[in-house]
Amino acid sequence: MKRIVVGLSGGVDSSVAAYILKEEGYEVIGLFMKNWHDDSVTISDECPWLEDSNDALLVAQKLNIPFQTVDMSKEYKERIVDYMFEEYEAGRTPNPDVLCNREIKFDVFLKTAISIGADYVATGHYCRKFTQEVNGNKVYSLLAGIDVNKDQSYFLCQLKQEQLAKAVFPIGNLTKKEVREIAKKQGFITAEKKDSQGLCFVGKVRLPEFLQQKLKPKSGKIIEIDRDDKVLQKQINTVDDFQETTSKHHLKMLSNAYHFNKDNGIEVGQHQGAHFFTIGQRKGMHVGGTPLPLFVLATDVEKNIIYTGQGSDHPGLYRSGLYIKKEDIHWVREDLRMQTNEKRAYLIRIRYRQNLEQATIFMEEDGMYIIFKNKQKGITPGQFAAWYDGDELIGSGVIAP
RNA sequence: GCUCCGUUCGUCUAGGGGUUAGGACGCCAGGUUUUCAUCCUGGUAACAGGGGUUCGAUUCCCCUACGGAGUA
Repeated sequence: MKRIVVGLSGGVDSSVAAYILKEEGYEVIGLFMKNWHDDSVTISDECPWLEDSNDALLVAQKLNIPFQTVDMSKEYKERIVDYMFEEYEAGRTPNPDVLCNREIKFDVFLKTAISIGADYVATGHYCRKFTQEVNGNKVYSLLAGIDVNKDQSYFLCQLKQEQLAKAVFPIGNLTKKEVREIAKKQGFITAEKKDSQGLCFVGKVRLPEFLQQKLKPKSGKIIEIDRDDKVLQKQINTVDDFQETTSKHHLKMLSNAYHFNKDNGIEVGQHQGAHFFTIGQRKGMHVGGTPLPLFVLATDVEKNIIYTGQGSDHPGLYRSGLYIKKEDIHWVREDLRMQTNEKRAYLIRIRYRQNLEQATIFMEEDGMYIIFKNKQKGITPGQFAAWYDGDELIGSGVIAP
């Protein structure tokens, strides 16, 4: 009998995942990860992990499976929280939950599971795994969950083959509705529990306050950029003749971020630290009186300036492409890795729950250039771009500044 | 320092003797969302101050305080 460790989070999804594995005849062990202690930074008043671990315990009892709590807060702090601080400090916008899967759930946690004799680890992610043989080698595919609305494959976009090999996603073939129905039928305490939000393991936080543990506030200028600013004009002109040529120069022009300086616009207010803001953000600037809302177009943490534009359709919010440095490219499907000078069409998403967009990836010596069929809104350095072939996640990478 | 115009939610403004003083942006609160954001719904909040006229003034008139053009 195969032994499988399930990460019980105290939510419905992992509860049902454990139940399904039990039904399928695995020897199931439930492990609850406690990775965060400090509720002073979270918004909810309750003590979330205590209730969660209790719910997880109750579910384990109901299923009659062994249950244990493991504390990985040290690793979580070192690999996730510190990464967050570093990224924000550098002016990028990290995705800690993507890292959490790569570094915690499918690394520290996976190793712990293996050390207690597990053959696999299972989680309550809405995604599927598919195994096939290519040239005599096993190749694992990461597929989107059946429930397109809940698909969480994006969060696993940094997994390696070895990690995927040990992973099981029991609820990937179910919809959220079905999962809740199963939980209800089984009488799990988690059946009606609200979906968790915010940082995995930490919960909802007010980012600026959270970051101020480490990053000091300092006031700087908020600059408003006009819709027809010359910096934006440049790219528009480039796009027009893109059809004729795909030279390296054009790829760069299309995928570079806009670089404003303070003379491009006028000062409309003050902020308390450019690194607390992200591209596309609307709230938190305290600048009123404009006919249309102000959105962040770019931040400059060196000069501590944030550039904004009026209206959700401001051209500064849109770009045709993005660039990923060579060392930041990750292939889930290593066997599909692109060669230099190769170009390939994929579907790409640049944030969780965003539409998959048609794009062409141009592989160059220094990295990859992703050029979208339609301009994309809010392309943000530090976030992960993930490319899909149909519903299979093929690879991902960190968007470069 | 004589003459004319202006002062409305935090901001930009609509209105004009009886209005729940309207909107936008901001802010706040919910909702959606295992990142950050976005998005949706709702809420908060104002007639510069003092006198008149009037049944009634935020509106009309007269002063006081802060903002724009002319004569010695």
